[in-house]
Amino acid sequence: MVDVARLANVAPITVSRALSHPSSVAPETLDKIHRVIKQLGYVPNGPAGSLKSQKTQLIAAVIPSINHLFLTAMVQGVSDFLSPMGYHLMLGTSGETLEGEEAIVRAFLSQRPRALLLHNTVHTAECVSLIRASGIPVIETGDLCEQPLDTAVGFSNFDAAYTLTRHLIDRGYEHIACVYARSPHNERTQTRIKAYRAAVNDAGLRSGPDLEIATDGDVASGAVVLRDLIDVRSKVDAAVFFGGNMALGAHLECQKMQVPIPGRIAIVAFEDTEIGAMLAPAITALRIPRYTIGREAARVALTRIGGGSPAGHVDVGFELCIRETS
Amino acid sequence: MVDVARLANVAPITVSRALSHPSSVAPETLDKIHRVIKQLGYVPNGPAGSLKSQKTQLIAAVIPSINHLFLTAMVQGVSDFLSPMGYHLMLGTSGETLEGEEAIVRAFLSQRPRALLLHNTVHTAECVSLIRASGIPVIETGDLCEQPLDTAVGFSNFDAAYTLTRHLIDRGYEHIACVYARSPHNERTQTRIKAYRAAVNDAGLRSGPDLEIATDGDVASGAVVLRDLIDVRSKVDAAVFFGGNMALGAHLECQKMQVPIPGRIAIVAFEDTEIGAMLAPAITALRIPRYTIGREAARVALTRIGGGSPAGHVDVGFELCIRETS
DNA sequence: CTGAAAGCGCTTACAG
DNA sequence: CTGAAAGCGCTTACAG
Repeated sequence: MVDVARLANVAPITVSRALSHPSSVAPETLDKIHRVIKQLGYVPNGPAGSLKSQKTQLIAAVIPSINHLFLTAMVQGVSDFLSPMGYHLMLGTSGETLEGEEAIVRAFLSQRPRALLLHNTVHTAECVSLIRASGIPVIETGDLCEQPLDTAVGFSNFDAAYTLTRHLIDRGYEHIACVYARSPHNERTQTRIKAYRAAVNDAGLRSGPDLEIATDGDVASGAVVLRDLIDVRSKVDAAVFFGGNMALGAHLECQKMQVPIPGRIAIVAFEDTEIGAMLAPAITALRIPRYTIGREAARVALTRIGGGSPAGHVDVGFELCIRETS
Repeated sequence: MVDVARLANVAPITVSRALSHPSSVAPETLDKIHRVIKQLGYVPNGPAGSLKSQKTQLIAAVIPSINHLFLTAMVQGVSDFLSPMGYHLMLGTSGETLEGEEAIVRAFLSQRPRALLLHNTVHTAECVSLIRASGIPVIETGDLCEQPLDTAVGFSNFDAAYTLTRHLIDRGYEHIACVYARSPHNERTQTRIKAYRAAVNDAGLRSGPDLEIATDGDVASGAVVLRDLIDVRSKVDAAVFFGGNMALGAHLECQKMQVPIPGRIAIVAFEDTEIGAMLAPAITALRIPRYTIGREAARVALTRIGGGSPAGHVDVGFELCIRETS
């Protein structure tokens, strides 16, 4: 910047202004400075500027895993909103554990991000106090929890899972199983299971451990579970899959076993997938506006940075897409 | 840091050393400092430290889109390798255009990342000169190009596409179409198409514009293309899909139309998917070690930061998984 | 093993 | 509209 200033015959502070508040610099001066910048290939040192202003251009986001289409749709929304506003996304994963989250939050906070996005609503006490001490806004996107640290953006996992289960009940199914991806620290899954139980019990139907099946979240696991439902737990006439990929595996297994859907067993998935909608029969699922969650989370974050007050929560809702498997 | 130093009765520089080079500090001093740090909830200011040392902890990665399972598997590999080493991932998207890449690279460079990962091997001249001027290592992961800026990590798109096409030829198919996602600036797709043509021509078969079909990359597009191949270009007896999701759509459409695979038409996909492998018949596809590409790219980046010389290129290879659709 | 001084490249706050 | 001075919170380089 000193070099630019010298060549442009101005003080360094004028170069700084030309970059940050161009309207306060005379047009000819601005022009001269920009020419010199181009000529020299000058790229401002962001961290140096941040030091005095105490304002970085970083937004930190922590998600359970990057390798997951539903999460990355959300991250895309975050990124698309932030980039044009001059902010940069720092992305990390918690590995789906509270300790992992705390570790990455601690590491990220030392970079002084302007806001923190967490796809999780349960945190270690230490993590909470770190965040509180940092003073930056936090947006939680995993679930619309009762008491967000600051602002929650998303949908209600309870309402969504209740709606999905209730749909099966309304269609007259009486022995409804729920299948979920094993993940001890995933509060969102726990919430969905509670909603499933509530819906079943509210309707006077039976719930029980034999109707709640933990497995891995992949396509192959869904296939294995489906076979078990047909061969062993043969009273089950409907299954709700809390994780879209498992439902795909169950669907494919039904075709292989020539088990009619929904004649022999109905299938519904928590998350809609392009493939699930194209299979025959097409899978009934919840459409969740993941991209919107990311975009709105980023929008709320920038509003909070700009001095806006916490929104409490922003509900993007969900939509039940009734198709052919129920 | 000054507060910590005062409470611990040491000079600030000793606190700095306790954090950065603990082995050069007396154990009792270290202990005392760590107690005060905990008591005060002190979190070091990373950007401030970076200013004097000229060393941030940031690694920047630019990918075409975040919302893509094949890319995010790679990013997961990058992230998993970087985090334990104390580096942070700054992630951005180019939107699949060279101008978008240049813009995000420029913005990222102002944050002074230690290395740059680009999932692309073609750049604007301005982008190249920006990168060169920055002096940081660049790892290109899109393709094993001839002349990487620094080091390329990945596989040869040409070899992979040639192998896939050659496989159909070896099986005796004679009218082979190729289907690709329209994306004018995607050099990787162009390379794959060239390889397809080379394989077909090398075998004395016919290539031509009527056998090369541009479409969108999603499942639905694959279905539309498949119907066109059966109804209109009815001589075609095999199709190679440069994009895994399109092949899934084509497969599902065959089932709906009761078109036998590979009896009436063979299908192969460039990228393997869990679903594709489970469909009946299972889709022949290339297994590409995406996660490994990310991990190795991160490893090479840190090696280069540490003073290692450019590796030229690191070939992770690919594997043809012959299944039932060919 | 510990410390005093200087400085990284910007921006703030004040002055004109 | 422009500038001189001070300082953000660390680390380097030197000294002991």
